[in-house]
Amino acid sequence: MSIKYAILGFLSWTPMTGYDLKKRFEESSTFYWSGNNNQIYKALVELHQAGFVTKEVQQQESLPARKIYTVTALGLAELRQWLITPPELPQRRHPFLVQLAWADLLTPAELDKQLAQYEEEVDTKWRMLQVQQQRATDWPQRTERERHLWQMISENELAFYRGELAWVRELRDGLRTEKSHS
Amino acid sequence: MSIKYAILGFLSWTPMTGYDLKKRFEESSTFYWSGNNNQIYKALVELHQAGFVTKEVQQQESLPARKIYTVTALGLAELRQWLITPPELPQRRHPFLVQLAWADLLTPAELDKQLAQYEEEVDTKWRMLQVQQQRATDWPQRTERERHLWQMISENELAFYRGELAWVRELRDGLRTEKSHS
DNA sequence: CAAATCATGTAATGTGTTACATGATTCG
DNA sequence: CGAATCATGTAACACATTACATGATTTG
Repeated sequence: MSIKYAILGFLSWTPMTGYDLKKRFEESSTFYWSGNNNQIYKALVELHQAGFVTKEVQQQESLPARKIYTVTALGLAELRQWLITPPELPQRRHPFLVQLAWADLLTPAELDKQLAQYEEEVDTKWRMLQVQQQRATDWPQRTERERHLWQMISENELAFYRGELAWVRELRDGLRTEKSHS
Repeated sequence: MSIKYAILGFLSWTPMTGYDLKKRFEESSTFYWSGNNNQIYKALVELHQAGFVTKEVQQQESLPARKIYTVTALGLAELRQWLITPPELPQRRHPFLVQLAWADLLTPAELDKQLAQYEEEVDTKWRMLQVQQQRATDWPQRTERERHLWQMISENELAFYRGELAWVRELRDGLRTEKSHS
């Protein structure tokens, strides 16, 4: 999917500038784009050309003009249309599994060092997510159902990292046991 | 990471052609690249220029010449070097979660249809993986430890889809219950 | 007889990241 | 007084996918 629908989604809450959107993308890992200017500002231009958003320019002295984008009826229709397109399976890009695939070239100590570091990083990420999602709770959820959906989105992410943590621990245990057997 | 290390990894098992590699990438979801020519053939040229592989050309009548690539000592060293670089966290690109984020714009029926379809797709994918991984077992694992690692890589992937399945079922249940309460 | 397999490669396009550029104002 | 915030944008590059192109041989 392209970033455009995520932008339309945010604008369906309230009008925003590119800069506002950038911050939203940065704080959230659900909206997995890195929050880089290039994509956001380009997408906004295209959404505007397509008539999915309107633009209001606010001049400021000594700062670039703020450009406030508002979603149009057409844009909302486009968003709704996308919402009922068939769900995509998540992309799994898991470079660490690729490393593991050839990790038999490593000594047991080197391998366990990698695993320990992965465990550490997953754990850190999991803790960070919990904090971030506390904060994200005060985003303007409109209905009880929306609040519930957002909570389940959080839960999906947390569960993923919990799963990785359990998996890597099991793997380390397994390797220790095997070694002692041989 | 780039596809180059995955290629070096495969070549560390046995010399192969681009076409062989293409099939490997296609059958496996761990090696998440789509198995498209463009990347593989380009990467092979670069690996060759860098001295990480050697190339043996076998002429065939009425078919393009087979180019058999073999990893060099330098290439193996490069691979080993990469294996001990710090593990990356997996990228999570989960467009369905983005759809859900704005799914309050849908009717309950539309939303449940999307969820049902996602459940279906995850389930199908999970079953397919199980079959594929039966087949992949006869790849040339060299040691007991390597066999164990590959099994845990499989387990990581299966566990992921099991997790998604449990999650989406819980979400559907939750939405049903909420509706009946209001 | 149509489709898959073998085997190479190119072209076009889409998606995504990092770094660069400007420059005033506010906060620690 | 250095760093962060506000606010726009461009340039260069990396990574990925789909489709195009060729053309003989084997399989169902």
